[in-house]
Amino acid sequence: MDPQHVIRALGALAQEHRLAAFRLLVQAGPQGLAAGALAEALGVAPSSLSFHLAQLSHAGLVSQRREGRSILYSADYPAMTGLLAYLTENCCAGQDQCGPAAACAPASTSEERNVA
Amino acid sequence: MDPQHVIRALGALAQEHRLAAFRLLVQAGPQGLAAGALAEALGVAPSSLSFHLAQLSHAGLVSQRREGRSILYSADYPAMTGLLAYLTENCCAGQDQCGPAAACAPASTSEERNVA
DNA sequence: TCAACGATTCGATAAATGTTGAAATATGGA
DNA sequence: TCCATATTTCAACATTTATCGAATCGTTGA
Repeated sequence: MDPQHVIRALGALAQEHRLAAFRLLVQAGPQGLAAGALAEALGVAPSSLSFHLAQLSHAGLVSQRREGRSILYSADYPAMTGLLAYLTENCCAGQDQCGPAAACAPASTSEERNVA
Repeated sequence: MDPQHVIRALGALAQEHRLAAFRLLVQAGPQGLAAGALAEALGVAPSSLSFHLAQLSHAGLVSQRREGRSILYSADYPAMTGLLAYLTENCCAGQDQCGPAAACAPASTSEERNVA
């Protein structure tokens, strides 16, 4: 994982609404949530949230798919795991006593996902 | 760990020079590195680095102590561990299959440190 | 085809962030 | 005391980021 990518991911999470949105998506699982549902849950204008979701998407932390009129966003668990791994990579000066960051997999329907 | 604190920490790490500085400090261990040594290693103007170190310090990610003319900065491992814990807290919708983030302790002179 | 709905894109604007050089503060040694 | 070293603070500036409302783009169903 290259540093620029890590910085984008950290920057994407370092904002009140985006961190909250990401947490909701992580909890929502692979099915995800519609942009509108997120906007309402967070109390943010749709156009504002769209901007934030684009940031998260650009950082590779969320993915989107259309379903009817809605666009469903879902957390990208492998990306999250990769970010944690990078942060702990230097931990203990390379000696992996800390162990790698725990893999982050969705609780349900985990059978359809490969966390490489 | 409250969300505002988490955001400060993430924001502190979401910058090229600060992320690099923090990594160097994590690798340097509890003894830390002088501000000047960091500035030279990163190729950043001293006043610029001072600004960045203040951000990291305000986020609670590093601590400082004076030694002679130098000010030595060192990574705050418990803070790092707390940050990772927060990020994984929501993982798997609360079911801790992911396990908590691995504790991050310095490799050497670990006898003088309490990672609660 | 048309109207309603869900979401994004586009401008404009306000706020926060990063950089630099000069000046100020603190320490150590002659 | 005086000077050199190490670092921070300050002010100015350019850049990036966040917000909102209006306009636009897809999709659905009558």
